[in-house]
Amino acid sequence: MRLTTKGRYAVTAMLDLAIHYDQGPITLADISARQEISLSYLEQLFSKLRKNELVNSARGPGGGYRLNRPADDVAVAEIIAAVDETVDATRCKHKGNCQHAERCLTHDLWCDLSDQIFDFLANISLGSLVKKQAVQDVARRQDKALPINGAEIGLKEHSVA
Amino acid sequence: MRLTTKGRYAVTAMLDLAIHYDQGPITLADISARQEISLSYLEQLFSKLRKNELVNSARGPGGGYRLNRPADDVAVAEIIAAVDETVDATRCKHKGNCQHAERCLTHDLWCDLSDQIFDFLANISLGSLVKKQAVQDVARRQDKALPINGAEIGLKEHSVA
DNA sequence: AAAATACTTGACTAAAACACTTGGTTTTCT
DNA sequence: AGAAAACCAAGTGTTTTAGTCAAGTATTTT
Repeated sequence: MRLTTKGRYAVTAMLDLAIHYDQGPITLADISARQEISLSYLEQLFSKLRKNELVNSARGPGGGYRLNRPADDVAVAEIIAAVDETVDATRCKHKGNCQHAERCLTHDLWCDLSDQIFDFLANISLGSLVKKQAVQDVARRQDKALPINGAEIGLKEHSVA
Repeated sequence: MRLTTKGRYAVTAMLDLAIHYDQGPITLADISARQEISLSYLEQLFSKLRKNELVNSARGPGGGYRLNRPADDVAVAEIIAAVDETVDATRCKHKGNCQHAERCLTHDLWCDLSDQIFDFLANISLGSLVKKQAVQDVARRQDKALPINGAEIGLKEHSVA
């Protein structure tokens, strides 16, 4: 089983997108600054997220990324799967050929555990996370620390009128 | 989060011990043959298992390892912890200092997941695994493939009378 | 006492995975 | 035109994994 910063970063970035959904396309530079994830690493992750149709993108100035679906319809398990992390605790990928052609002594145990973990993450949506008070608190703290883009976006919106 | 062959091997070896409990001390050579785990790697693992008082050992010919407690009282979670694997999915080890001194956006999510995994593994004992039909089937297959030591132990027990 | 067997310890290592970095290209807005 | 952003492909240093190897210590049998 493997659940490392790659999967965590992907979920964090997607949550950042969900939280700032009303601000239009969000640039990776913004996410990088708020969540402290290397920009080029984010690019790699978002390439996969886009291929899995979890986000859509707009190029050029004013561009960025947006959720492709309502936050309530995006499960954490999907995000982790999209960046190629598996939540599988078996060595045989559920195939049951862990010892020669047969299953090893603990095959079923790891299968059960994997299923348990997957179910947990499949039943948590980005939307449900956004609604949590603790998440809102952290988001507010992060926005306070980096109010650069709120101002810029405000300017841009006024310039239309 | 990290759950690799180290933890899996440790649990598998302990389960082997539980299954062959009635045969007296089990040598690592036997476990190595049955479970196909390198002998010196097993030595490393059992060193830790012994320090955590999950097994006890007997030296000299006829020696080996035994469970230190009834199989029903040994949780899988303990075994994994004993070989230094953590089931913790957070980057901050539950401390909440994932972003500077504060918690990151997804801190609570990983905490909840970690707790879920831990609970699952803490509530599964070696004893409950031994009782499973699938485990018994695999064990019988393994014993059939390597009947060497059953014979030796039989001889030794007769020589006492 | 000697030999056989079993456990202990610590150093070492090849390969893989991780977490990026570098250096671009392309598209779009102003 | 120029800047801002997404997009893409390789490369890279570090850490972890999953062991191996070598030498030694302890115990029991004969």
